[in-house]
Amino acid sequence: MVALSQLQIIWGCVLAPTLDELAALSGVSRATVSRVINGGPVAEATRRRVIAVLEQTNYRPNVAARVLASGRSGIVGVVFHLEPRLLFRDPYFSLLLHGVAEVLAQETAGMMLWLGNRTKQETLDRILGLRLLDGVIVTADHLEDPLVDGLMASDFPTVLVGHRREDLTANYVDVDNIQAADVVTTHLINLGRRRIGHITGTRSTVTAEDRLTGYLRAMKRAGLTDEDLIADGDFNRESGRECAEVLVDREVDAIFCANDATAVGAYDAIRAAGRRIPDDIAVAGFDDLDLALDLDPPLTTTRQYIERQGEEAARMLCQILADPEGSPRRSLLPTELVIRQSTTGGALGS
Amino acid sequence: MVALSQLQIIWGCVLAPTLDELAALSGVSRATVSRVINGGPVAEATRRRVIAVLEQTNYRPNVAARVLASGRSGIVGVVFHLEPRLLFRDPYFSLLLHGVAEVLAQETAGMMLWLGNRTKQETLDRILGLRLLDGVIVTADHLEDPLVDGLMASDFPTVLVGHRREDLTANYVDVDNIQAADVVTTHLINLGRRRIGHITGTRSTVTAEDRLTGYLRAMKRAGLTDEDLIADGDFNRESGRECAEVLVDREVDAIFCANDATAVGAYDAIRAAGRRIPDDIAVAGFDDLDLALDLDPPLTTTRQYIERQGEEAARMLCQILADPEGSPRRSLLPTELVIRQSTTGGALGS
DNA sequence: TTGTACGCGTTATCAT
DNA sequence: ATGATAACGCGTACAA
Repeated sequence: MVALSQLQIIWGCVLAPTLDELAALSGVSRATVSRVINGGPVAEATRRRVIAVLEQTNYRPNVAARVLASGRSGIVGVVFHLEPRLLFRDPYFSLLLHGVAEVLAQETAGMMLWLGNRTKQETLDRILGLRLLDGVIVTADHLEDPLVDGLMASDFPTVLVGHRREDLTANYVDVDNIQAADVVTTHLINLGRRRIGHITGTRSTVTAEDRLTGYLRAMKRAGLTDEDLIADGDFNRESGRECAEVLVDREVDAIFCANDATAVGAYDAIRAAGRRIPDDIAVAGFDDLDLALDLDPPLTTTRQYIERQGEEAARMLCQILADPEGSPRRSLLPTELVIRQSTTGGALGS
Repeated sequence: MVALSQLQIIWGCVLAPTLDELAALSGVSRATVSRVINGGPVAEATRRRVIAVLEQTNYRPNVAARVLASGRSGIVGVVFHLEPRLLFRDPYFSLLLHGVAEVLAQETAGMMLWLGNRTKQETLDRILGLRLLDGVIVTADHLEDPLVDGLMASDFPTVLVGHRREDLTANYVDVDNIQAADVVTTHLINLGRRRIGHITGTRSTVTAEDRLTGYLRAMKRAGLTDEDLIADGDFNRESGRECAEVLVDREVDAIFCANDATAVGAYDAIRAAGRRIPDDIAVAGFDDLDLALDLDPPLTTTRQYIERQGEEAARMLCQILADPEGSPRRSLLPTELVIRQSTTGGALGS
């Protein structure tokens, strides 16, 4: 047992102390110090002695050594493997990341971020090859996704944000896009609209397909199905504008857009064509981003608590790491139709 | 030397091969395999034999073991330690991250992301305590910043994005905010504006102070200084609106906003007060985000190539890691005044 | 309850 | 040019 002053001199702030050094300071063996840190059986008296030293040195375990010995780092991966333009022009991923980071900051030692700068196959190789991460959170947007396939095939602890129907054993956080799209489409039908167009999201993504499915389900139920009312968009403003131009020409009286960014483009096109919202054409989006409220008129849309999905995914991964056994964990978070003037304003408003 | 088929059977895709196993397969020692991988002196014939095995097994070194032995992981930290609302409501950081990720993806094994979920002191402790990162890229916005102070005090390889004048030994990427603010203010003066207001950014940040300094310099030179024309904002739309309301009351004929988000708020307030842009009040922003072009009228602003700053910072860090010696590296990137109708449109336009 | 000793997979320093 | 062998710092059986 050495006095604090001496201890400061020995290590200062420069050299990080090791278990061996802490052991020497507390007069016990390295194994005992390790047990104190990791919660092994230690006599109360010695534990207190060790803890005192621990605090004085503000000891941090060497992650590399810990991984080598035990296989666990406390570090998790977060994979947003998407086109950069999609990743950064829509607040969706920022919100998701925010939620994830919030929870992980409390529960883990750190977060490695993987973006779409490499092929999915290469990203997969690296993540598994590193043998450093305890688990990953991955956005699973695409129908075809070798990265998700690879993770599912391995037994690497994984939580998906979004999922495909064939991911049977996956742990995931998702929302019911089909149901939500059905609800908003039905809302438009109930308002008396009949020629309801849909601008889809990127067609290779799960969310785009699901929202389309929900739209079709509601339209079919009302006997309104018409293939001409569907335009393939890309989840962004530009495609929203282009698709809306087409739909305006086809004389729709409402448009359900696959997300809010698309709806902004639809506003542009509808305005440019000299039509009024919602009097001539009602518009609905999806996400309920901040901008939905700023639009004129404010946008009817489906709120999906993106940040909370991130939090939930992070929490789920932590649970899996704490208790790897058990059946797949699944969390279907609620959505909420937020009705604003873009569908109910104007003369035709209900 | 073992045939490929046998090799597959031995490890399948499940177990990651180790140096020892590769050595056994190629009929050389572990040390030689290591030399092949890390570029040591190896006879050409044996090198080829080893490389063949390397490719067949798609071997990935164990990062933890490598760190323990050599101290280098190939992983760098990226620290955006800011209020979450600032971090995610302005595309600035997304663009920066994009640039950083692009370069790091090619040069390094990975990227750990640190956001403002903990105190700066704690973030600093963790980063240094991990002993896993080769270096960090840090946004250095604040005048008072224990995180940056701590990194400067240590000899940990660090690149700052933005810097303070007292960071004498720092490696940094920055733009000349003072000069850029001077230029835009002078632009307004040259247009004949006399009561030119300034909405500052968050006053504890370097960029806010520097842009204010540049504004004051230009105003002083023109003999126009007036303390009443300065309103303290917060780099966001809301504060832009509030500050612009005040400035409109004080009968400014122009407003230089500390960033584009602030300018959007200023537009709101000016419109609400029934004034025209730029006829009654000219407006200029800073950043040249996409939205600057979408505003009506399009916003005069200073373009600062944010993404390129991220790329440059990443490149600089890689250089430092490759060659730790040498004087501090500094990179002052150019800015460009982009003149649009928010200053030169309307009847008064030059 | 506590200590000893080995192993994790690599790099690096020696001999050879 | 190559091969032993010793670190690197930690966790953990096993022995005491």
